Amino acid sequence: MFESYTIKDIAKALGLSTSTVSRALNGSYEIGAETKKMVLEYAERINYRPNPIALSLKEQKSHSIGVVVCEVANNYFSQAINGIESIAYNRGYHVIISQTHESPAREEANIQYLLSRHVDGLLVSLSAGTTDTSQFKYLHDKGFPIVFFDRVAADIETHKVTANNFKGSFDGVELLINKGFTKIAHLTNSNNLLISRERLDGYKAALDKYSIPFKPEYVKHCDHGGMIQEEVELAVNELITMPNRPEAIFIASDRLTTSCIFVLKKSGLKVPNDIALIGFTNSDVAELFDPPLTVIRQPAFQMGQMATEILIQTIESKRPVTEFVTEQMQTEIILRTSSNKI
Amino acid sequence: MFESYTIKDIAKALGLSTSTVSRALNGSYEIGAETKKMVLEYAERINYRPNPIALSLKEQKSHSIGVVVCEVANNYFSQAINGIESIAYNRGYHVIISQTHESPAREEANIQYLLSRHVDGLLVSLSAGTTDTSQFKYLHDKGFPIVFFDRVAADIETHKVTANNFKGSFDGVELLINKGFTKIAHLTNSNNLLISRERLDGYKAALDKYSIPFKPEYVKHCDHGGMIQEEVELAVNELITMPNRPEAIFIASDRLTTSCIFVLKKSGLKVPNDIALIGFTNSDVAELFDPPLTVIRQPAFQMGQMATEILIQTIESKRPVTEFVTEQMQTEIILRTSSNKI
DNA sequence: CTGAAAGCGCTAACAA
DNA sequence: TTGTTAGCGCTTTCAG
Repeated sequence: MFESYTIKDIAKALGLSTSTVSRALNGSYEIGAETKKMVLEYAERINYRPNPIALSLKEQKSHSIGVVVCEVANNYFSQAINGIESIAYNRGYHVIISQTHESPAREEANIQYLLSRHVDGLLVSLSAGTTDTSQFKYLHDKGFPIVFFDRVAADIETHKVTANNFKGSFDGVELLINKGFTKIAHLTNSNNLLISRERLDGYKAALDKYSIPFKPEYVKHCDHGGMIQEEVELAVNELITMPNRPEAIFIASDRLTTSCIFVLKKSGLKVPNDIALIGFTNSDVAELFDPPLTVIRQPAFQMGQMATEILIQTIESKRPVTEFVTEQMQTEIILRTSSNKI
Repeated sequence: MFESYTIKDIAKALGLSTSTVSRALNGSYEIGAETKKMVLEYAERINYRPNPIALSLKEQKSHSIGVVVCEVANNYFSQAINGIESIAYNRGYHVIISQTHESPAREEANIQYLLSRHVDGLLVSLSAGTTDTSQFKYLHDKGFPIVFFDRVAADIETHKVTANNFKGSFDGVELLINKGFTKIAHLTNSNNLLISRERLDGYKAALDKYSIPFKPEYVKHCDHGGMIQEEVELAVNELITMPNRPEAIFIASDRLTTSCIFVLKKSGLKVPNDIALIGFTNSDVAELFDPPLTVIRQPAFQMGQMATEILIQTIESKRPVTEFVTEQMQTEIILRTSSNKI
């Protein structure tokens, strides 16, 4: 156990009461200038640090925020968490991270855990399996601060930070079309997720703009978002063994993108010669891939920061918050060779 | 603010005293069976959760552990953190992560922050810039629980969890030698780090075994561990523009490995035709690189778990711990094409 | 077997 | 301007 000084130690050493010390430390004005100086100097000298736990107990605030994501070892989320930490740290909050591994049951358990930890607010990106958001609705109705980011709940009116999924998707598919592809498949995450539906809409809209008929059999959902390799393998293999095989695949999720490349590699198909590729991913090494991967990138770090800003503002708001913002940030498309038409 | 039930609510509702309720909840035996049952049932019904903050204040324990790493967005560390979280979570601890970005000043500030947060112990992987470990020595001497992992302090006798860096390195270099290379350069992290020195020793030992003379000019240190791209660029360019250019590079750090490939790609040299490569990295996508990368992989997740186990054991030990363990785990070498002799 | 009361570190209302 | 005191939620002596 590591001892540290308390306000009481200071009071005793200086022959003051604890409240006087407290006031001096907190810069209250109803205090003698020299008393204050004396206290501050002494506190400085012994390197006094207030006990955040005592403060929390007093204020009924834990100064911690809970983060719920599917997986930390995911380019997008690790970057988002970086953004979250950067803001939280500066504002005196610490973050407790929990992972759902795309399971609604774990999601619920994690929320319970975080609440039992008395977090002051929640930063949530839904699991791919979540269909029932009543848990969040309940909390939100009770006035508990929640900000959704990336994978938001469609049916709850609260703060949301998302990327412009429709446009990101539209741009990606349009790029493939402009390269000369018309047989474009779409590999995506669970339809439970709003982002999947938005990206599917973007895909359809781009096809539509160029009068390319939409083929439902070209769309494959992986309900576990690339976590289960077999699922991806099945989906991709269905795609590449079709009689009318697609010439390009547009992939709508970070994890799926790398998983898909693994499957293609295993199948022996060459990218982009046999099949072209473009995918959502925040990988920093997509350029080093064989071939370098054309990607749609989300501003993960900034999204994390933004969501955290909004959450802390909500937590610290004096009056109950009734106006909810939705921030939409732009994606970026990085052209490399995987999307080339040979 | 999100209200939740307290022991007082239960006491009032049941017409008991708070101490009785407390005893019932904690399974104390000096309590009436039916009183106990009544309390437990009621607590269950209202979904009572003890307030961890109050507990912390009482026990003088925060139930949190501080983690100090250079960077979260690093394959090795993100996996290690995963391991850390997995254990901590189950044992009722939460983790506060802080990043040094390889700067000793930030490292010191982070430690101060974590201490002010009253963490119960520290999991530390030193920054590349750290030369002065007196801060840790001081804490350790005071009996504060610290476990170093991966980048350990050579001069402090405390718990340590490392990979077998010497052997990992030796095996990697030996592999290159067996492929037929003799002109093998070594790109590595700051010499401040014990892991760098151990890996350098492994490199030398392998050369020595095959009677290949050691050339100091073949060893390049990047003191910021690949964080500063220019530094890596400089080092790699020096290597590839030497009169007697090396035919292979052995890279001793995760971040440096990818950075180095970026530089080589930019330079136009082909791997492995012009220069072969083998590197320490925990990337999950090294197989997708062009060419697929031969890697030395550390058991990051397990190292994180192990370090956390040891730390929590130390924290919860009744008597002061005076025996310190050093756990050494084995690396794994994964052979792919980047190390081929053409 | 149960209750009253003190105390963990801190702040703030109230007194002086 | 400073001190006294109560209280945040909980555990734990000490009495009863």
